[in-house]
Amino acid sequence: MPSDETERLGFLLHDAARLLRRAFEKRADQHGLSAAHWRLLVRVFKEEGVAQARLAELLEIEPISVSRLIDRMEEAGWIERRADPGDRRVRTIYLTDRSRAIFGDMRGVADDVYETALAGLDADTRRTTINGLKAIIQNLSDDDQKAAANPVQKASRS
Amino acid sequence: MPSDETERLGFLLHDAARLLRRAFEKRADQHGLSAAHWRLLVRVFKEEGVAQARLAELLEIEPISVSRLIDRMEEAGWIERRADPGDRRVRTIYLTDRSRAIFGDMRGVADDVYETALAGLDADTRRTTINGLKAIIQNLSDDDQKAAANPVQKASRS
DNA sequence: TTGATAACATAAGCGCGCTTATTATATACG
DNA sequence: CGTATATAATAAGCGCGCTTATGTTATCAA
Repeated sequence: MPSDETERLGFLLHDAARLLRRAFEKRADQHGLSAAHWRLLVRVFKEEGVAQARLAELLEIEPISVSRLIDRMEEAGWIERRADPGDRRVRTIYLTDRSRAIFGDMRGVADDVYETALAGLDADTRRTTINGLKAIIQNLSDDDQKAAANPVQKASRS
Repeated sequence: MPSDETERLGFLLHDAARLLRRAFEKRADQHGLSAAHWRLLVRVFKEEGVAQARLAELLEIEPISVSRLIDRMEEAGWIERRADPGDRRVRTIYLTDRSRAIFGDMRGVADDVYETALAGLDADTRRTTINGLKAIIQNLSDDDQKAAANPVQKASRS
């Protein structure tokens, strides 16, 4: 039980995430790439031609937020939208030469920032911290699903 | 070295922070209180009559962001601005009866969310994860200062 | 085949952070 | 004293998330 309110989990997670984003963007600024851009780019890199709706699932953000983000990224020349030949509702997303060219650099920037963040921690502490974060994500995702699955009462068999 | 880009520190921290905020706000919605409101309220609770500029320092956000946040919180009746008798530039911040009344409840909500997030982790893992977060914050704050202290070259003596 | 429902993308407008710029007041120096 | 500089708060406008609402296209059932 922490004596200081501001040293509790919520404050720590919020601050750590904010500082890491800030450190990343300071170094990525030379390329004009934001953290949100990078998160999306990583997904498209792994699965080029992915549909926007699928990106929304992967990034766990709302489809409208993906739409807006892609507007800006397309304008900046990071990605391009293409029609899906099999479904006229769908827009598929592809990298541009520009984003392909900087991908390696950006991964290096990310590595550098992570190393700065974890400086002075031994391998064991790093692993435990990473696993702790994964557990938190798992727990809260479960919590989310549970809440969504219980509008009032669960109806499993009809 | 993680094989999956999306299991690296930046993604994990971002996701964990976002999910925790979401879980908090889902439970705090009954009171109409956001996570940002709560963070500010905690500071004012510990130091009532604090000036906006000081709050910006404590929260590590920009004074203009504090100003806007306080606009909304004052409108919602969570806090009130008062003039500083000794300095007419300064606005000091006070809790309202309303926020005093729900403070205990909200602390309970926060406890509940933290417990959900850390479910299944033993005390040792929790401690290590918390300390890992503190170290990350420390490292990145140092990084920040170092960068700020080196505009081009340090001039220490005139 | 038609008519209802579902799924994809986007529009409008808001919260909460930001950068940059402005106004009012204090303070320090000549 | 008066002028320059620093500090407190705020304004304007943007990024990136959200909720709620709309139009278009697919799909499923009658």
